[in-house]
Order: sequence, then C-alpha cells, then structure tokens
Amino acid sequence: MTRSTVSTPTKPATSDSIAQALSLAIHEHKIAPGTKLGEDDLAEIYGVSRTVVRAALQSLHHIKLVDIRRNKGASVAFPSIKEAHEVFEARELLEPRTARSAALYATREDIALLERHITDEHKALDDADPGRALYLSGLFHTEIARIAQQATIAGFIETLIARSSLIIALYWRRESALCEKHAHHALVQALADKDGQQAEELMRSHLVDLHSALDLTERKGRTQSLKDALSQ
Amino acid sequence: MTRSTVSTPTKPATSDSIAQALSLAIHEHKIAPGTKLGEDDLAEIYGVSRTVVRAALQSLHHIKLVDIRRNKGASVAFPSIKEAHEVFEARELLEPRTARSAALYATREDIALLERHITDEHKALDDADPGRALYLSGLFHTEIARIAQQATIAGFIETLIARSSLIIALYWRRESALCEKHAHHALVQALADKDGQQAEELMRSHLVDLHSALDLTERKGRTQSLKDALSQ
DNA sequence: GAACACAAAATTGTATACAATACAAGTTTC
DNA sequence: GAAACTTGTATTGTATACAATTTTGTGTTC
Repeated sequence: MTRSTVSTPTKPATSDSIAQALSLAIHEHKIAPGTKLGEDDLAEIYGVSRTVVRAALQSLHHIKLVDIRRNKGASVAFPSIKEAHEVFEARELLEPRTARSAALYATREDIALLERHITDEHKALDDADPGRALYLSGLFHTEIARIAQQATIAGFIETLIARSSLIIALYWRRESALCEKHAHHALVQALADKDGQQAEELMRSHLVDLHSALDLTERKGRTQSLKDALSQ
Repeated sequence: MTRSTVSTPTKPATSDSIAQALSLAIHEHKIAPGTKLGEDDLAEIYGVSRTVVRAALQSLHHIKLVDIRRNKGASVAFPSIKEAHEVFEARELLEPRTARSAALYATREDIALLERHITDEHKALDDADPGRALYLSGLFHTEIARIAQQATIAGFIETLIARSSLIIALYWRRESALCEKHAHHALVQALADKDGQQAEELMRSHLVDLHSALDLTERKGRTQSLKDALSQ
C-alpha cells in the first residue's frame, strides 16, 4: 500500500511492506500452504532484522494467513475442510448484502475500475499466470466491499478472501475451471444499473458456485495429515 | 485464555495475557478511549520488556481496540461516529443470523451457561459495577456466536463487541438505561425452545435498540475534535 | 508578553545479544 | 538391531542497546 514491495535497493522495507509482499505471494500461489516461514530467512531476504519480520508475520497471523505456534515459528496457514466451509459460509452471509449496498454507492469511476480489474484478470489468464488471475479475482470482491462504504465489513471480507486463496490452493477441483468469467461481468452490469437486488442475487449464486467448485469431501488422510506433516 | 491475567507473582506474563488484561480493562471501561498506552509504562507494570508489550499492543491494534501511529505510540482507540454506525450495522448483519444458527446447536449446557451469564450480569449491576456488567453483556453475545459453531463469524463478532464497548463508552445516552435486561432473557428462551426464527428476530430488535440508544448525532465539535485532540 | 529557535528529555523504531526450546544425529545400552 | 539417552545445531522468545523521532522546556528576540 505504501510503495513498492521489492525492487529499489535503497528502501527500508517496513513490516507492512513485508506483510503485503508475503500476502501477495500467498494470494498468487507463489507460496504454498504449509510452507515454513523462517524469521532469519525472511530477515535476510528483505534486508531487515528479525524484529520487523516478526511484526509482519504476526500481522498475517491475525488474519489467519499464517500459522504461528510457540517455539515452532510461522508457516503459511493450512485451512482445514471445516474452516473452508466456514469461510465460504461467512462470505455467503456478508458479500451478497454488501453487493446490494455497493449498487447504491457505485460511481462511474468505480464501475470503470471494476471493468479494468476484469480485463486485467483475463489478460493474466491469457499470459498463463493463473496465480495473478486469482489474486485479481479476489481484488474484485474486495473492491466491491470498499465501494459499499462499509469499511468494517470490507475488512472482514478482505480477510475472508485472503483465506479463500489458501482454500482454493488446497481444495480446488481442476474440472471446474473459470466458471466465474461471466459472473463478474454480470455483477458489474447490475452495479452499473444500480440494481441492488440483482447484484445481491448474482453475488450469492456466484459464491455458491465457488463453494461447490471446491472438493471438500472428507476423504481418508489425503493431503490432510500428509502435508500437515510436511508443514512442520 | 491461558490462565490468570494478574495475581501470581511468579508468572512470566506473555503478550497474550497482557493483551487480554488490557482488553478486559477496556471492556470494563477502566481505561477510557484515547488513553495513551506507553510502552515503558506497560513494560514496568507487567514486568516484561517492551518487546512483548509491543506484540500485545499490535494484537489489540489489529482488532481496532488500540490506535497505533508511527513514532507516536499506542492509545486506546477512539471510534468516530461513522465507525460506530458501521460497527452496529455489521452486528445487525451478522448476529441475527448467527443467533438463528445458535438455536439449532444450543445444548442444555449452553443454555445454562448463558443463564449464568445473565445472573452474573445482574449481580454486577447490583454491586454497582456497570463496567463489569457491560463486559458480561458483551460476553453473552460472544457466547452465542460460539454456540453457533461458526468460529470465523464468531471471531468477527468478538471484535465487533470489543469495539462496541468503546463506542458505548463514548456515545451512550444516560437516559436509556438497561433496556436490554429482559432482551437477553427472551433470547435465551428462544434458544432453549430451538426457535431459530424467533431468536433471529429478537437479536435483530435487540441490536436495533442498542444502536438507537447511542447518541450518534453529528453535533458541533463536541467530544469529536475536542477529545480527539486529547487522545494524542 | 508572545513567538520563534534551539537544546534536552522522553518515547518509539530497529538491531543485536543472549536464553530457552525444539529438532536431528549420533552414541550407548540392552 | 532397536529403543532410549545425549549432545549438537538451528530456530524462536525475550531483553537490552542504540538510532531516530517527537515532545518538552528554556532562553532569546522583537
């Protein structure tokens, strides 16, 4: 949010910028769930002391993006199937209503911004960068929450989308691809038309689609205990 | 949550325990909004170094209970009127639905626990300890969210209730006293009857009552800019 | 007496040092 | 050869030291 996340060599790298860089990497599936996040490693990578790295990790811990266990350190969170259901149920409770509010407040600029997000997302898909496409897809939802002028709820949705990214990394079914492609388009149209009821309904069905595109059947051990062991 | 918050002299005092102690004090209106929370002071009070105090403060910052500004330090948050509206609107969106779910899952023990909360709350009022009564009143809502078996949403509600405590400290109208006294009772009854619809409706009207019991009219400067200056 | 400038004190931000804990490998013992 | 113990290494938790910034107090000037 402040400025760049990497690049310029003469920048101090605050805890916020590190948290954001890690958050982005997780969103884009550059770092897999369960990956260990050693303090020394990160401190060296970002050219700061462990103190500031710890602050960044705690920040991500509070939004459940990273797991911190005492004397064991931090690792990218590994949401369980139960958590996955909870997150999407929470989204289904919050986002449709928020989309309805957004229809009231959406300005011409907001609509343009959302449309730009969609084209960027498509471009990322064309560039064979599904991680970035996923990130932009999440940003689309975050943006709608922001438009609705409810910063508090928008904050909640932001964390839910972050966690959704982890859930998708773990439980997404290959079969169901980008079914959402036109869902976002239709949503923008409803917002542009200031049709709150339609926006609410579209958002609800869109989220139900996403939820059902996950493979949340409780199979035998599977990745569950296997990767959990690897996460240590 | 781990163990005691104060008392035993031979205890290490972790950042969690400090965060909880401060949170409790804020809930009970022992510390007013805007109060400066100096690191050295807290470090001395709890017998730890500033390192762990900072972690505790950051923790509270993430749930918007304390305000942290760079190079200026931490102070108890001072929610604006806009934020106050947002918090209660978010509660009105989340809690009624959650109460409905709670009616499905509430066990005999849960009901007993909630009734105990109510009697404790009344006792605190009799003991002329309105701060503790307020805290217990909030705990009542948190408990319902927990009963609903939606840890994610329960977490959101918990932070909303924490912030509500600050909002009440700032904007509560003296005139409207403990109108909620029988509201909680009726809610428990609905839960005991497993009447989800009734629970949802009772919770909604209860929250609307609370919201309207606040004085959120945007008067001239008043506490707004005055106390805001004091909060520095 | 008010306003500005500068110096001193206090407070926060960051880095480093040390202590405590966990993990892994190797050794001993049965 | 396997289990248990021990030791060594790596990593995290906490405290302290130092740097940077803000605040406060004082003195000078108009």
